[in-house]
Amino acid sequence: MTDVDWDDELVPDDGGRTRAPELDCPVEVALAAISGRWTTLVLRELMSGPLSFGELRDRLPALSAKVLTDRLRELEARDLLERRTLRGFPVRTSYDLTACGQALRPLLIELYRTGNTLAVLRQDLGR
Amino acid sequence: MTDVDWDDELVPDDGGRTRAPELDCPVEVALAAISGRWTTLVLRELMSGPLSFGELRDRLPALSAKVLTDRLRELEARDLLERRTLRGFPVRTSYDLTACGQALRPLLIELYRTGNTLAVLRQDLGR
DNA sequence: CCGCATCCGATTGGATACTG
DNA sequence: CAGTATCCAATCGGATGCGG
Repeated sequence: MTDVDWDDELVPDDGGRTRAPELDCPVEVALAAISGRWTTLVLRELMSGPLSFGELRDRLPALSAKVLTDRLRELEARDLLERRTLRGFPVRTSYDLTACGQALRPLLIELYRTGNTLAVLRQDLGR
Repeated sequence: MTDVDWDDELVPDDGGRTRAPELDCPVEVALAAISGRWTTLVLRELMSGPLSFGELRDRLPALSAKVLTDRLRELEARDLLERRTLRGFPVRTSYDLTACGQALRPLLIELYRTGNTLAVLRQDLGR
């Protein structure tokens, strides 16, 4: 019995030859990085430079403090951003994307492009 | 008070100027298309041509019938694939990506590429 | 100002057993 | 062969209120 015929474009090397969602598959790594509601929006805001907790809240007013904290901690744990507590009173905190975090920029652009393409194609279908 | 300074690369037009996860934002449209565990794997399998329910189960043995059905129905509802029931006994069903579904190929490739990049960058950090 | 603690309803993924 | 029907534990997102 021959094995599956892999598509070289979709699965260029062994890392993607999985039959289940393995944590070390590159696709799962990327999905994990942007997973969770609001995450891509937080990333978008930080792409142009570091922001404080309050500045992020100002830019995303409907995002609760709890969920924002969750997202920031997740991104920090994945080495996508760095948290810096600046001394003074009141306390200020700076969130800054790492090189890893900046590496997500092309993916965000591709998400936008793909979403637009889907919208256009669906329009052509009459929905 | 001036408004936010949008990054033209990340947010090329009004569709992305959102302060919350709106359903019609292109990024959210694309995220919705690939959302849910196993979804990218199902898409990967279908990218090279139509498959039956059983063929999908063979290729993704750890995926339960329920979740597979869920994913297929979701993708169908989003016009990403077409379901065709072929007469005969036993019944055969064919799942085939639409033009919309095929439009996700570049995104899957970008997910893979980005995931690999993250892995390499983290390796350089010693983790 | 920057969070954390708690609670809670809703959604999710998976296991198991059954049907046209 | 191709699903459906239940059930269930775990996770998630959001609201509210408190603390350093």
